[in-house]
Amino acid sequence: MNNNEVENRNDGSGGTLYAEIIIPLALPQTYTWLIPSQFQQSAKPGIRVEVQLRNKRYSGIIKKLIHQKPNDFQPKPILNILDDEPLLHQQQLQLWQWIAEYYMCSEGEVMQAAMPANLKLSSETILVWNDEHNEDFTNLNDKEYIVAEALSIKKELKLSKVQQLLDASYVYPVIKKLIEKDVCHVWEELKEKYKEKTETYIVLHPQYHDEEKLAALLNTSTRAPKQMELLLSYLHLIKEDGEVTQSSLLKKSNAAAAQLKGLVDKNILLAEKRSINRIRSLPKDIHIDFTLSPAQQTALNEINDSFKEKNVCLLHGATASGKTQIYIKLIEQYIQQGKQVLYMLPEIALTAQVIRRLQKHFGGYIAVYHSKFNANERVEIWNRIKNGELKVLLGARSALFLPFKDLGLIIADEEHDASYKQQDPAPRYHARDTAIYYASLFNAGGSAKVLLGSATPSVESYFNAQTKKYALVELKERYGNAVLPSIEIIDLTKIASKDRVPVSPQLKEAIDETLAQHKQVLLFQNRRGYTPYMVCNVCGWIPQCKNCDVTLTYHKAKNKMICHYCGTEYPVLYTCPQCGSHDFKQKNFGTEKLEELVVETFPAAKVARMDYDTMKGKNNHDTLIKLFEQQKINLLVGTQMIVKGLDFEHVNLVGILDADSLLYFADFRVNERAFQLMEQVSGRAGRKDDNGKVLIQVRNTHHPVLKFVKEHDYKALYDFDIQSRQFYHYPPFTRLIHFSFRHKENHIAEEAANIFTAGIKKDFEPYITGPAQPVINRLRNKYIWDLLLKLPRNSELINKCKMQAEQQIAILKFNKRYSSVDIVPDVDPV
DNA sequence: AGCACGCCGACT
DNA sequence: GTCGGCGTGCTC
Repeated sequence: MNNNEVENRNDGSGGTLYAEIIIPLALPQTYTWLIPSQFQQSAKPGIRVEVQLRNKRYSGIIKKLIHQKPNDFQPKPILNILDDEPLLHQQQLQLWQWIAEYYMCSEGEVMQAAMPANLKLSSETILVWNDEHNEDFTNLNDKEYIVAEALSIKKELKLSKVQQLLDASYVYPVIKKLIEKDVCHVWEELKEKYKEKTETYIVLHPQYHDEEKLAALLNTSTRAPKQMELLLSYLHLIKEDGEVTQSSLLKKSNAAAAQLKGLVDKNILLAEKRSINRIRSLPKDIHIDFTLSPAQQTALNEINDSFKEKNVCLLHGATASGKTQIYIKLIEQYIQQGKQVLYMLPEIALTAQVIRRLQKHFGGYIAVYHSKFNANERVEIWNRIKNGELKVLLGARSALFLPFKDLGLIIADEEHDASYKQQDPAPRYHARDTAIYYASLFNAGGSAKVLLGSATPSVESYFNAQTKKYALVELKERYGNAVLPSIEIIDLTKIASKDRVPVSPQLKEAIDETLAQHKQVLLFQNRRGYTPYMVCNVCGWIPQCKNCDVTLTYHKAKNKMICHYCGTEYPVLYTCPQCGSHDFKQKNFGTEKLEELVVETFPAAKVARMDYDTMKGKNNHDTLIKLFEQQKINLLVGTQMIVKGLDFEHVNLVGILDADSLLYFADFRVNERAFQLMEQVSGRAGRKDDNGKVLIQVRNTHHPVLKFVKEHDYKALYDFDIQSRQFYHYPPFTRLIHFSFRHKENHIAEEAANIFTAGIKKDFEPYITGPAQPVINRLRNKYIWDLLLKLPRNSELINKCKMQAEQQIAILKFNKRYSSVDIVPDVDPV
């Protein structure tokens, strides 16, 4: 059937229907397909359809139906409808559109991030042997022959198999020739990837539900005693459990599969395949086995009161003030109203410990969604959130995309955490800010509510609370008898040069003392690897990455120098390529060297390290935390990974090895970041009855942030920082949009950035900073030029700016000279 | 993201 | 001369 026939037939039946369809690819726009009449009944927004795009087939999502024929092209018909009902509710489609517009990306990119992999399908090319072809391969060349021979045996070959046979990724010319020579044809197969999990259940044939017949059966058959034994254990099991799976029956009766097969063959027992849930369901009970302290109860009441007037509330609670217990009480309320709750945490804080704790309280009401789940499990969670069966979802930022049906509350715990912002790839969304928009789409009861929680709120959120845009609830006292740790500053400049080692004498003494009391120690160093860089002691030459403008870090365990930006590994140099000297000096130290040093200095301690390099394995993180909890480790060295939301009961000492490295970043958020990091690390100390201690090693002892950390005074940090934010026109007083121009030729990237800037200068000149080369001006062989816009908080102006930016990008893409420049917009960058 | 087309260097 | 590398353009 060609397009004209489809159209003619549709014309007779009440107008032609088209649909705007989102494809899970980073395409710049959505495309329109025609809905043939046989599909018109079932085509609805949110339904997946099979469409052809060039040579491939994809599962796209209908964004909206259109009754008007596009005037500049002839849409192609969709090939199939893949779902009986929409895969998402209208709120999710609205959310996708908002993210695409706000964060300047395409809806395809949002879809890519939003949907579980097994709901996004793309076709696989399959070569099908042509039966009419006689096996005369004389007119084929070598490559064609290899494929044809394999095909004549297998009859079908996947594209990947062909690539494997020919040991090449580009195989289309060969396939084209084979088609021309009638050896085969190709077929694009779009396969559903999600598979239901089934389990075989054993049931008694209905005729034996009659007791007499069953008794007769048990009495007669003596010829197969083993089978009778098995039947008896089945009857016993079914009485106890209500239902019996094949595997449990065989296991409990100690019978062989053959005996069961005998009974099934005789039609006494029946084997039934049933689909089951992969996510094991605990009973749907709520167990709240604690009561809130008076301070917590007051906070909870204040939160509830604030939600009567405002949709967003910031809960500022000291570390270990028991925020989680407040969340749990709040979640309980929403479950009882029949509403759904999304509880977001930074990915790294989603440990087995936290999950177990929530499951203890909410059993089968709660599900978890994060990167460790496999593709099929994610689809099941998706569906059970969509139909409202699951009430509480604990997840990282991507959980925001789940198709909640009736969302009542979103909790964004550790709201200050930078990992709520997705960096790469697009959509570069901030999950905290997006959550606030998402909540507003559930307007059945006004709006869903958002609770932001942190011991060290982001300056932006605290500002919104100060200006009454959000409600603010403060929880000052630590839970139980816990006291905030005392903080001591160690002045590194006052240490004799012979003692200038990573662990100062004062810190060493404190560690010895703590270990002697059988308490635990955390040492924090924000650099991984062994030595951050090496220098030739003669000429000063420093090893650098070939692809990036970055010095290489030496990793001792691997005995390699590694670029921390692109990951390239280099052999260790013993000879300076510039002057031929063999004398290299290692500068600075990372966690790897610190660990080595600590093992030497404290031979009795059980030491472990937690950083990107040691946490690569799937369960390494959880395992290490467990070991630490059980005190099988008493000295833990790590990067900021050790900071995230863990209850370390027996930690009495925290050492921050090099605070200067935190205080001197060229970023307007340095103060905030340094405070958050130090305060959060400190929060690990002395969570229970003991009084914890934090030692901060630093050269610049007069940095104001240190004073705030010392006094645990968030408010002072905020007051200090908010002034400079205002003075230098940074958020929360402005909105930032960052554009990055990347190209392998430096001057091409520069020119593109300049043309773009000139294009928006007329209306936005006062807000433009740059374009300029960043400190690291080349990554992965591409030169970078950056442009920063600091726009007034005026949504009309911001939208106008985004529009003009899109226009300038289009102009650059249209110009051949600049069409290959990567232009990366980042709205609200962190 | 694919995938086709077209332009250029290095091989029989 | 041709094979095959990759840069460029397009997808309803």
